[in-house]
Amino acid sequence: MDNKKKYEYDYWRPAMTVDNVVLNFDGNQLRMLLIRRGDEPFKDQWAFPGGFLEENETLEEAAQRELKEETGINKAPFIQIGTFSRLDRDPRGRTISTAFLTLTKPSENILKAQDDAAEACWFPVHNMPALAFDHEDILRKAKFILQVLFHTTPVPYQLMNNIFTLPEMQRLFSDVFEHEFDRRNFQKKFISSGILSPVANDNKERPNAPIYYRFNNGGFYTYQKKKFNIG
Amino acid sequence: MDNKKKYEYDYWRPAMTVDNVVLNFDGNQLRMLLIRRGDEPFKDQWAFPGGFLEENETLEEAAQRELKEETGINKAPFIQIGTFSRLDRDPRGRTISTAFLTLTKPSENILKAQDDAAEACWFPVHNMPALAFDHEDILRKAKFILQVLFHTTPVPYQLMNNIFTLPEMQRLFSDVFEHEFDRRNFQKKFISSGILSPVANDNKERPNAPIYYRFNNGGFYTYQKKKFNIG
DNA sequence: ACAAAAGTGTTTGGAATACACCCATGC
DNA sequence: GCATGGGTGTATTCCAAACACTTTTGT
Repeated sequence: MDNKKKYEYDYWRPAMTVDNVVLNFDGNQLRMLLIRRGDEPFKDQWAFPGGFLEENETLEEAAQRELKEETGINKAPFIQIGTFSRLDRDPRGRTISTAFLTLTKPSENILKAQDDAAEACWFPVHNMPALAFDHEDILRKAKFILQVLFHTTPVPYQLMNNIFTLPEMQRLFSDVFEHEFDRRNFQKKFISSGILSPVANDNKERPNAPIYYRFNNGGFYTYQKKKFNIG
Repeated sequence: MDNKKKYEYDYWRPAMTVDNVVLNFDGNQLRMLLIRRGDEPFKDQWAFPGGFLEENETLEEAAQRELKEETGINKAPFIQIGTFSRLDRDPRGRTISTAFLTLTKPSENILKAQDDAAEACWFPVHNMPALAFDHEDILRKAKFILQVLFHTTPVPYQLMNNIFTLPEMQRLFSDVFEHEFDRRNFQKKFISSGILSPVANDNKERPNAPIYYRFNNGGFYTYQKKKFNIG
């Protein structure tokens, strides 16, 4: 971190950065975390939080560190989205960035008070502002991967609290697949699948109160095994 | 490429490399291309072909260039597998590698005569030798992504000739999913899906001769649209 | 009163699964 | 003649899709 120190190599090397696509579902809308850039390039534009890789860390560790530094959220990234290397993606020079997807639960949406100039904000996935760098590319790929993950992994349950209602879950799926599902079929499908277990209704029974469910890990894997056979 | 020239940066940078997982299906087995390393580290061990990123190219372009240089195969990579950054993955120092998946057709399996010391060879995916570096990690992730691609994209048809038989296609699926499918159900599924069109039997009709099909792009997309609804 | 949100059940069609036999070829 | 590989059909089961009404709460 010494500004005077120079690093010298026999061959050209690119600068390596990481970016975080952080998801949060507030029970109503799926949202992504953006920060408003305080410096050039792209000053005042919105971007995914990220920064430069350091010498003693993997890309995954760098992503987690940068996220914590910039937003106070301390959560390991879930999966790689991809690595972006367009020659002109950063006007400062040749940088290559690996983007990660991080999933947070509603209870984890607390943003630390902005200590650096950067302003952080959640944006609904279907109402995103213009993004800096090639972050539109990252966004596109993130959305696609999210759909694949929703098909094949228990990712949805890492975006909701441990206890959730089916209408809530359906709103999450609608946001991810950009499609409105039939409420009755949606509920039937997931209840019959064995993926969800109803939670004993705490106390007062209001007739039409939403029923809470929790994710059933064992049920999920037997369900996936059945489903993941032929292509 | 001047050995004397030094590159100097204000901050530390990693060396960036690319690796290619090249697939070929010979009608019977799915195979991957490996080269035997001629130099340390991991001298004489098998590895995926790859090399260092250069200044004026994207990762995708570097992957294609390296593949051509090392094997004579000139084919653009199809998709990224991931970026691998373990601190100890290369004993020479800190390198980060992005791996790509490349699909070739049976007719494209000609390896150029080895002009560098490297020896290149196709290995059946289920009979791979020990690999150099962290290439076992790359292999694992490549196999997983291939399964996802087989579920959602026309990748299988980029691994077969334009005209193919259903038993051939079934062997390909068996290799990818490591599962034996029922021949009758497999055929029924794909014939009824509209993805495949039978090819007019050229001339002589032998009673039990295999029937040739070709991939039907339009049929594929209407099929996917139906299938890709709920999770 | 009315709109909004959540609960519930039935029917129908299509796809996945399971399963057996015939024909031709090569050894 | 036997093993191998390829073609074909039927019955069942399960899941997906379509579809309407009631209750409660809040305005």
